[in-house]
Amino acid sequence: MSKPLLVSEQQAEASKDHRFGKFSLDRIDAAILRELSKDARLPRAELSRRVGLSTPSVADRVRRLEDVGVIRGYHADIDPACLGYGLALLIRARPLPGQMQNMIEAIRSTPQIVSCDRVSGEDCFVARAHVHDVIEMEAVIDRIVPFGATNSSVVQSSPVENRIEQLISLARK
Amino acid sequence: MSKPLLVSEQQAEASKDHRFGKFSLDRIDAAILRELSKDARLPRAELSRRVGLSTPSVADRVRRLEDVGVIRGYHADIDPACLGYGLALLIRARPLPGQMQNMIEAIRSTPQIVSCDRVSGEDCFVARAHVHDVIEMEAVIDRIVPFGATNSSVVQSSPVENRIEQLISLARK
DNA sequence: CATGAAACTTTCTGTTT
DNA sequence: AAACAGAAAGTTTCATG
Repeated sequence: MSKPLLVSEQQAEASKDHRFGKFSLDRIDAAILRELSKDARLPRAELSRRVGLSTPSVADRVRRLEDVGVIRGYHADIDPACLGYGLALLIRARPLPGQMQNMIEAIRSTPQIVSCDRVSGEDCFVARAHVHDVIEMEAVIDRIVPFGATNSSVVQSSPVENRIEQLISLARK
Repeated sequence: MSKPLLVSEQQAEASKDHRFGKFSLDRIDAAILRELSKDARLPRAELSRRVGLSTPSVADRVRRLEDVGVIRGYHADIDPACLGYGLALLIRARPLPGQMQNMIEAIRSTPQIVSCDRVSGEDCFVARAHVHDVIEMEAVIDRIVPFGATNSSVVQSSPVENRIEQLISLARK
């Protein structure tokens, strides 16, 4: 049978669920992250009620989460369709030999491309673009085409959308 | 030479840059969207200074943008790497005949998958997942595999990240 | 759309455990 | 070191013009 824990050890055990390199997250931090990922403008007062802590304590924790980089920022979620962008595209691209930098430059300088990942495997890049119509779709693709092979798809629906809060409960280490 | 505009016509001309189905956006709305997509927690007072309007007017406009759906919400941007998720994946998947619904269900019920688009063309789905290690990577892929062909890539870097504010200036109609 | 007053929230200070 | 309570500063909201 194991030796009983001191009160301070019990508290440490209960509060520090996860340890990372420079910081640790407990279940209250997790609750804060869940709430703020759902609503970034939630007032500190209401947030403190939900996580069961005083307002200054919650404010301190949020500041710390920002400082260590867990919270990278707060962004309004804009609907491109409401701005007239009727088509969302996924563009996979593979640069020709020696055209890697030119392709990256073409992708970066195309404002309709809102995100792009470089990935392992056959396709080098997977980019997401929003365009008003097929005319603009062609114009976007034609900016990439000179530098390699591309494969464009139109987004028909999104079965899962922006669900990062699911990760918070699963976090470990 | 064209007939001079009435004051009311001039104002309409100057303020209604874009017309959509049910609403119109002028350059001040665009400026508000740009600011809030960069920082959702920007105080209305500071926002009103930046767009050159009084605080109540800006508050009204923001409320309207929320009501018509241009602003879908406000979210904290959480860094999965800081939660211990060392690997980001893009998983392309194509269901076997008759397995479409099962594959959608498998994707929806996998919490490591944070977003998924159904697209035209050869691959039906493109999903994004965050996992702690290759063990968890295999577990995620194995949830999809029974229902079709998959092609997984590891995200190595992201040349373009979350750049939706670029769309605001280009919006038209 | 702007001004000014009231209500609320955030932040700061000091204090406690 | 972390959390709390109260006071001060700022912001949002609501009335009115």
